[in-house]
This record gives sequence, C-alpha cells and structure tokens, in this order.
Amino acid sequence: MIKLSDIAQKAGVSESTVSRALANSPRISAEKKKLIQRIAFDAGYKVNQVARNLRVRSTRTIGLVVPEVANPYFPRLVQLIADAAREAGYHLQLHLSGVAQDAETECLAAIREQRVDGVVLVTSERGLVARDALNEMASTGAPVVLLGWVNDAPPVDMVYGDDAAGGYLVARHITELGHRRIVVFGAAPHRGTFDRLVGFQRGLKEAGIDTDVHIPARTNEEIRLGIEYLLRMANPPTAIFAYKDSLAAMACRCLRQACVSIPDQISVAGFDNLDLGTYLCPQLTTVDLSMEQTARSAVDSLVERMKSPTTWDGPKHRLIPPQLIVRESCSHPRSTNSIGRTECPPI
Amino acid sequence: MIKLSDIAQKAGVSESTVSRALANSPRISAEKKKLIQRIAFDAGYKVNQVARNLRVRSTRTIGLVVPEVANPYFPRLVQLIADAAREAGYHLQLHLSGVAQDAETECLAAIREQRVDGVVLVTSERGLVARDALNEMASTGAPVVLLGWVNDAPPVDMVYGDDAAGGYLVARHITELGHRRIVVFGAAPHRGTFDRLVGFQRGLKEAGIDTDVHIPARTNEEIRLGIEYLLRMANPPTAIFAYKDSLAAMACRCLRQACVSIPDQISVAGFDNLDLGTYLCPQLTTVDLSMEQTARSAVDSLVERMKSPTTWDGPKHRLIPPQLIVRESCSHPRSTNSIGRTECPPI
DNA sequence: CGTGGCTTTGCAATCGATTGCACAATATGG
DNA sequence: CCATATTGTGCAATCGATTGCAAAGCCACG
Repeated sequence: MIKLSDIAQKAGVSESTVSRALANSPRISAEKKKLIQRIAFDAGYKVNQVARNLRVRSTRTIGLVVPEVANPYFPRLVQLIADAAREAGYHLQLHLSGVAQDAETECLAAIREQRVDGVVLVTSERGLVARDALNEMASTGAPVVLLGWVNDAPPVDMVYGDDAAGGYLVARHITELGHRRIVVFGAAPHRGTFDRLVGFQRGLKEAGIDTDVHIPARTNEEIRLGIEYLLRMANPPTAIFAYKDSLAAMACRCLRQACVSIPDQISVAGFDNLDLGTYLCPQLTTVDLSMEQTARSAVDSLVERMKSPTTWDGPKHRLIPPQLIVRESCSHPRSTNSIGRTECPPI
Repeated sequence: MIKLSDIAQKAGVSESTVSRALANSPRISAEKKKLIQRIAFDAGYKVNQVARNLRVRSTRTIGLVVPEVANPYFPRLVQLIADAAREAGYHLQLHLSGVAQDAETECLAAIREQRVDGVVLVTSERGLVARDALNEMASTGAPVVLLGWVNDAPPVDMVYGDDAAGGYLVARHITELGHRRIVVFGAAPHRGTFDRLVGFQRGLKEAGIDTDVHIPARTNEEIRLGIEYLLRMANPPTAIFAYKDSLAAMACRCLRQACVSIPDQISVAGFDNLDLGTYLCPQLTTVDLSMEQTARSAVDSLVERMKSPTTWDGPKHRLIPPQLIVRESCSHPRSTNSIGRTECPPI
C-alpha cells in the first residue's frame, strides 16, 4: 500500500510538503502543488485515514445507536440521519443496541475509544438503559444527543416529538367527525407513547367525553383479543385510536377478518406515519412527527457540539411538532351501524 | 483523556507491560496482570482504538454499502448483517450509496483508506455501478463480497438468491391451483428480477401454458394502470404474479378499490417475503430468499477473506435457495368469476 | 551590499498504542 | 557452583500521517 513518503520520494520533496500540497495549503507554490497532486493521483495514493485520525484526533464519524432496524419505525430514521451526517461530512458507524437495548452501554463505549466523534442515541420503548454510561459521558462533555424522550435525562441535548400534541390532534379529529364511543389501544411503556394517550384524553375531555374504553395492547396478539372483545360489546365503539401504526394496521386486519368495514362501521387512527399506512386499504389516518426534522435537528445539534466542544451552555431540548395526516380510515360514524350482527358481505 | 502511559506510571511499570497485561498476554505474571487491570479499570482507562488500529493495521470494522435503507427490502438485510458482524467481532460502517447507487465508488474508497477491513457491497436494481473501482479492488485482493447478482462480475465472492427457482415455485403453485389465465407484473431491470420472470415462464410452460400477459410495471403508478387495463379485458386473468412484494401490495390495494376480492376473484402472489405481506388482508403469498442465510453467507465469506488475506483460491459464488410462503392471497380460481361486472359489495 | 520582509520548504516532534528483541531474574540440572 | 532454561519486564522502533517552528531562498529597497 502506497504511502505519503513514497509520494514525497517520487516528487523529490519532503513529506510535509506533500501533506500540505494534498491538503491544498496556501503555503505551497501553485506549480509544486499541481505536480504533487498529479503524482499522487497517478500513483493511486489514498491517505491512510487511521493515521490521519490519530494525528488530528478526530475520525469524522458519528455513531448512531438504534435498538434495531428490522422494526419498521427505525429505517427511515437511520436513512435520514445517515443522509444528514453525510451532508455534514461525517461517516456513520451503526450500532444496534438490540430490542432490549442491552448493548447501549457497549455502543456508547465507542466514543470513549475515540472511534467516533459523537453519538446519536436513539431510545425506544425501554427508555434509557445505559443511564450510568450516559451520565458519565455527559459529565465529561462528550458530544451526545438523545433522540426520544426519557425521564430525568442526563444533561445532554435531546430531540423528541410532541407526542401529547399529536394525541390531542387525533382526539379532535375523531370527535369533530362526531364520534362519541371511542376505544384506545395502547399501553404506556415509556414517556413518548404515554404522552400520546395523555394528549388524546385531553382532547376527549375538551369534547365533553369523559368515559372511554382503554385497552392496554402492545402486541399483535393483544390487539386481536382486544378487537374480539370490543366487537362483543353491547354498544361497540365507532372509532379506534391505536398508539402506533403497526398496531393500527393489525387492528385493521382483525376488523376485516371480522367483516367490519373501515371506516364505514369503525374508524381507525394510528400514530407514526409509517409507509405501511399507505399500503393499507383504506389508507391509514395517522400522525406524523416529522422524521426529517427530527433527524436534522439531532445531527445539527451533534455537529455543533463536535465543532465547538468548549462552548457549551447547557443541554438544549428540541420539540418536534406533530401533524395530522388525514387519509381514508376515519369518517363520520353511521348511526345505523350494527357491527357483528350482519352477515359477512360476500367480498 | 487518560492513556496507556498514565496507567504505566500509576502502576510503576513500562507501557509494554501494561499493554500486555490488558491484552491478557501469558508473558505477564498473574499478580501483576491483576494489579494493572485493576488500576486501569479504576482509572476508567479505555484504549484509544485509533492508535491501536494504526499499529495493528486493522480496524475490525466492515463497511456495508447499501443503496438505501428507507426501501422496505433493505432494513432486514442490514439488521442481519449487523448482527452477524457483531457476532464475528466486527463493527459496522454504514454507507448509503443512494437509490441510484451513485456513491458506490466513494463508499468503496473507505477500504482503500484503511477505514474498514472489508466491504459487503449490496447491489440493487441498477446492478453494479462502481465496476471500475471494484475491479481494481479485486485485483489488489481486497476483501469484498458482492451481495446480489451482477453480470460479468469482477472476481470477488458473491452471494445471491436463486431467483429463477423462486419464480418457478410461484408458477407451479399457481398452476397447480388451476389458474390458466395469468398476468405477470414485472420489468427486468437487473438480472435477479429478470430471473424471477424467466423461472416463472418456465413453470408456466411446463404446465402447458404458453401465452401469458406480461405487463412491465415497476412503480406504483404503473401497477395502477396495469390493474385498470386488465380489469377491462374481455377475459380477465384469475391470477397475478408481481415480481416484488411492494408491487403486489399496491396491486392488492388497487384491486380492492375496484371491489375485486382477493383471492376469490383474483389470486395475487408476490416475491421477497417482506413483513408488509403479513399486514395485508389477505396475507400475501410470496417467495422467501432467506435473508438470514444471505447475510450469514456474506459475512462468513468476508470474515474468512479478512482473516487469511493470502490464501485465496478464486471467487466463490453462493446461491441461496428459495422457499414458497403460502399464505392467503392465492386460491383456486372460481369459474363463476365476473370481475368488474358486479356492483361493489357493501363492505 | 546589507537588511528586512515575504514566500516556500523541511526538520523533527507528535498522536497512542503494539511488539521484536534484549536482558534481567529466577529456576533447574549436572 | 556454574551452565542452561525459563519466565517476566523494558527499551525502542514502528504504524502513517500532521504541524509548529526554523530556516532557506528570493526580492526589493535604502
């Protein structure tokens, strides 16, 4: 593998000169610069980044810690963060912390090993697992940004969606359509999804609806049972709010299997605006917490921190506003609805 | 940031001894080893990997080049490769080459800059864009494995699915169900998807079906037009084969909007076994080219090449066998079917 | 011709680890 | 008690770049 000194020899100059010429330093004369660049190019020289990184104490790499990428929620986030990172001139080291986020601590170690210049840590349903590790990093002023809400977060930058406002939007939309009997599918494993429900309740209350059925469902199986249950109710609901799209999708499937028509007999709303929702029929009404904004905010914050590690005036929190995406799965309730009593239509 | 020499000083030994103690070398006495490890741990010492990498000429990182991760096909692949890499003790640097795979060459440069020890290059519909770069790398014996078929590939290891066999399986399944009027949605942008169609044709021919309708559709819009077209046919098909699940899903949506029932009036089969297929109603019958196997093969090949860069007996190709996943979207054709003539059922 | 200023180049230190080799210390055998 | 293993430790070179500082070369001006 050809190295700097080889080029220096070929060009008959010192290594410093070659290094400066390739870095396009103004301290090298134009002709010599051209010559050296030519020689280097012809020889197929590529700088050894590892050596360079050691010297300049930076890898121009950011570490992205994500629980998993198989879950339909994360890929877009990864994509957008990767794009933003690339745009900012950084490489991306991808760490999967596992569904249980076991490996979070291990992933954070990357920054202490100088492998990466900064870290974007994405938390999920389990909240922050590597709290100790993160606390320690925060205290040394290492550039980290936390993506997703966590309770009592260590003093690092944070960006997260306004889940409560999102839930509220859904409640308003559904109640304005005229629904009064509404069921919520959702557990509250961490703050984000909890807030969705809180916001939703607030919206219901404003519309004068006090009582609602809340079914704590987090898995497909729980959704299935929940749907079965509510179809047997004496006075079944006319609308369902599922706290995330993947559950909403599953709810739709179960309803169809029970020959319940959406949105004619039941309206369904989700949350997250996954691509999935556009493949369903009817297309899913949902809430978008702009991932573009989220990703960009996160990378921007991080880049800023990495560029000037000294100037640091406390952790900043950025809140991403929600947007209601009205598609086809919610409509006015039909007063004549009689779920579960009709024959299954011959579709 | 605390470094090796600091520990050496604290422990009153030389840097070499510390280095060896931490590497658990048998040449250091047990007590001293314990002592040093203790001191290092207490001081919160973490080795500077950049320095280490420079010295040992390896980063224990593999580069994964993927067109994008937003497309539902890639995330699982990334996940599995990341898992396999981690298991093998490697970090992952993720490069997104872009839908157009423009950045492929740039991504491959990472290996020449010693940033990564090896590369898994995933090609997509555009085939291999960075042919020159890859050829050059292959000639220097750099560890690269190509994931996905490409024509006239440079001499590097390759792993790809047996698309033809997969297409054949679908054809057999559909014809065995009794379908004779079959339409294929698919273009042939690169070898893989082309082979799906070739295998499919072969299956049809074996069943004695010569004529089939082939609609070259690659986008959702093309699918929509295609569906419209075939619903207007005098003698519409009873089965549809879409060359990938995302198109099959879109086809299902269009059919539902036209009040065509699946699989009663039309059967639909896809290819790829995306998660998406299980969210649809009916769930999609499709073909699986085990991503687990693909990912593992790729990483195994790569690790082998990285471990012994010298012993190299020509490029190996590994073929991943397909598996038919029978779900709900294909059934026997109903002779009384009269697509497009009925009223839309009151779903 | 000497001096000062400016541009261009090179020397040598540095980043933080690993490792071949030499040597010291201790054990073993004759 | 000496010769020879054996074991444990340290010195110093090395990986391949970057960069502060010194100095060489050149020009112009007094």
